[in-house]
Amino acid sequence: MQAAGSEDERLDRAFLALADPVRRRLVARLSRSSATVNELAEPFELSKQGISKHIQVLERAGLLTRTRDGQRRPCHLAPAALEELTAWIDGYRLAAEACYRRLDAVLATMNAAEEAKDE
Amino acid sequence: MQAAGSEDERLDRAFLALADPVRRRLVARLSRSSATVNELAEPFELSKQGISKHIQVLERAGLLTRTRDGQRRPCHLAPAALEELTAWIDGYRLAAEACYRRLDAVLATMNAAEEAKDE
DNA sequence: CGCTTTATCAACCATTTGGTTGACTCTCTA
DNA sequence: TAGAGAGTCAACCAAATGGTTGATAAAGCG
Repeated sequence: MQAAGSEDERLDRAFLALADPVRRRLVARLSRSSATVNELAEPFELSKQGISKHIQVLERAGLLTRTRDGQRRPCHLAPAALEELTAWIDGYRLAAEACYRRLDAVLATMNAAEEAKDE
Repeated sequence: MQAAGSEDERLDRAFLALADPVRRRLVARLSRSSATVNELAEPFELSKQGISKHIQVLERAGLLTRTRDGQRRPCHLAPAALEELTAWIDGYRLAAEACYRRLDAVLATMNAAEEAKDE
């Protein structure tokens, strides 16, 4: 299952969700195991409502899913959504690195030509 | 060279910088080659000042660097900063996937025990 | 049925973001 | 030196974030 909206909107929400140290700590915690809101809120000095809001941000971004277990609503990290982000970043990172390698090759060629001329 | 501040602050700025479709388009454009502010602004309907602000956000996040070339101030993508982001995400994504695999193994064991009991 | 636990909703407030316009700096060039 | 081009700074505004508190729902327990 995937968060709603266009790719742009999904990436907006996902990157925005990660642009906060509290939410990143929540992701880190959930990468070890699923957890409830109260369990997630415990290490923080924020109110439970505040944590609940952060969790909703992560959920709207598709970075976590929630199930029902009696009174509890455990949160589970969604690795596929994280993978979509790394795929986006890596596409452009690799393109840029390739671009710089081409530039280096051109500069090397020019230097070689320059030295040849000096001889 | 790396953006200033703690790791948290750097990740805040970097993820926030990517949480905007305009800035992601700038990153995509710069992954093909370096470019000036005017070149970057051309495909957008925003004012040049608006684009300049977006570029400053990316620069403060360490995602691009700028050089001086006469009147121009070309922008260059910084692949190392992008790599830091994918490394952060992948660390937790892989942990979560490993966690789910362990859970699957436990559930499989329980199912096997259950079926053995039913016989 | 009442009480506790878990969690969300609603209203509110301070701060930040994203956009504009206008004035300004800096650099090259005629 | 005067002017044009590239880009930034400053002030302003509308909208969204991040946090709070108080009231509310929904599920389990005595």
